[in-house]
Amino acid sequence: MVDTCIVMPFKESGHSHRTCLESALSAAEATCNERGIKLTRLRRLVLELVWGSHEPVKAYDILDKLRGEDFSSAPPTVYRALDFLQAEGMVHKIESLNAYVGCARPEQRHISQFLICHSCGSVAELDDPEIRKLLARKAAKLGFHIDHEMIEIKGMCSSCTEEHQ
Amino acid sequence: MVDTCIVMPFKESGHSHRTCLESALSAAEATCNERGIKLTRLRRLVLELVWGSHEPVKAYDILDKLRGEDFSSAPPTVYRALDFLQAEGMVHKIESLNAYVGCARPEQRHISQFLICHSCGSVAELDDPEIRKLLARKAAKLGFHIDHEMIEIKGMCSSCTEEHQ
DNA sequence: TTATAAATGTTATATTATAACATTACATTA
DNA sequence: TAATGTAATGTTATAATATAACATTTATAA
Repeated sequence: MVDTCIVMPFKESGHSHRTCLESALSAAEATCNERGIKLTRLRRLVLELVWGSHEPVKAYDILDKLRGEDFSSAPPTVYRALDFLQAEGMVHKIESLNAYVGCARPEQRHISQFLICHSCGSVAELDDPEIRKLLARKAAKLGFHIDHEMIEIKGMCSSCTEEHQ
Repeated sequence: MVDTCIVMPFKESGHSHRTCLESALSAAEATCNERGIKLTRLRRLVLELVWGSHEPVKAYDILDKLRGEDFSSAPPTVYRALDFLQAEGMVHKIESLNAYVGCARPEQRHISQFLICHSCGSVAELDDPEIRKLLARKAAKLGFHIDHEMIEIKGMCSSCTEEHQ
């Protein structure tokens, strides 16, 4: 059995989101230090807001939450921070939702497969080598050279399935 | 070797787009007849405009092209037609581009995997059972029940790869 | 300390999409 | 065929998402 790598599982019942958030922030700090780039106060704040939940967060919702803080709440403020965070692997964009989720493992570049529960809205992230290899093989057969993969799978997570019988 | 189903290949060199378009339109007609729904003049026109090329087409570009015709060129006109065509499997939306491509096989519901060449902009569509099964297996292992899959793979197609050495 | 680059602010606008209600076309059947 | 209901389209307004372009501030390096 090949290792299915679960980068971020669906939120479990005993989940301490405070711990989860703190560990994401320290992973981001560490990664920035290692790369010689800066997690400025704005970027850190945006990252915290993205990590507010395990559900994808919209750019303009982040913007609204910036209003309380002493930052400009004009769109470029948040889009620039999101661009930085995306480029450094600290958040991922869910294209089918125009929304953003935090990534627990920015230090290690990876390919993501997202599972999105349209009942509770939460998202799990996989980095499954079997999926990656199969897609690479299929693409290669057509002479196609892959740069970037977007895999977003919508459905119902196990706990929502149980609730709805 | 399992059958990789290529719903739409990358445009080949001898490609007759006229034939390609005509066959797409008759497939759409046939499918509508079978389903007892109507391919109105507007819907047919939008479908033709989407099939103008093998590159994804933007809603507002379609709208511009409607200006010459005797239809309203307000956004709802094109979005409604696109919604209908999507619901009936005659076009697919490429989420990562906010753009639409025609589907050659509307009569048969399927799951798509898109390969998108960011050099020439053209798109190929697969419906690969191995990919489908692998994702289903991976999801099932997490107790996740799949409703819809979005798979969009960006890279360089074989002919562009050759051109760029 | 000054020059430079990086980050953020600001203003304006582009792009993508939908809501809500009005009108027209089409199909059914009394 | 007139009346009725439904589907399709028109119309107006606006929401939601994102970027361009230039100004200012902050951090860094020389």
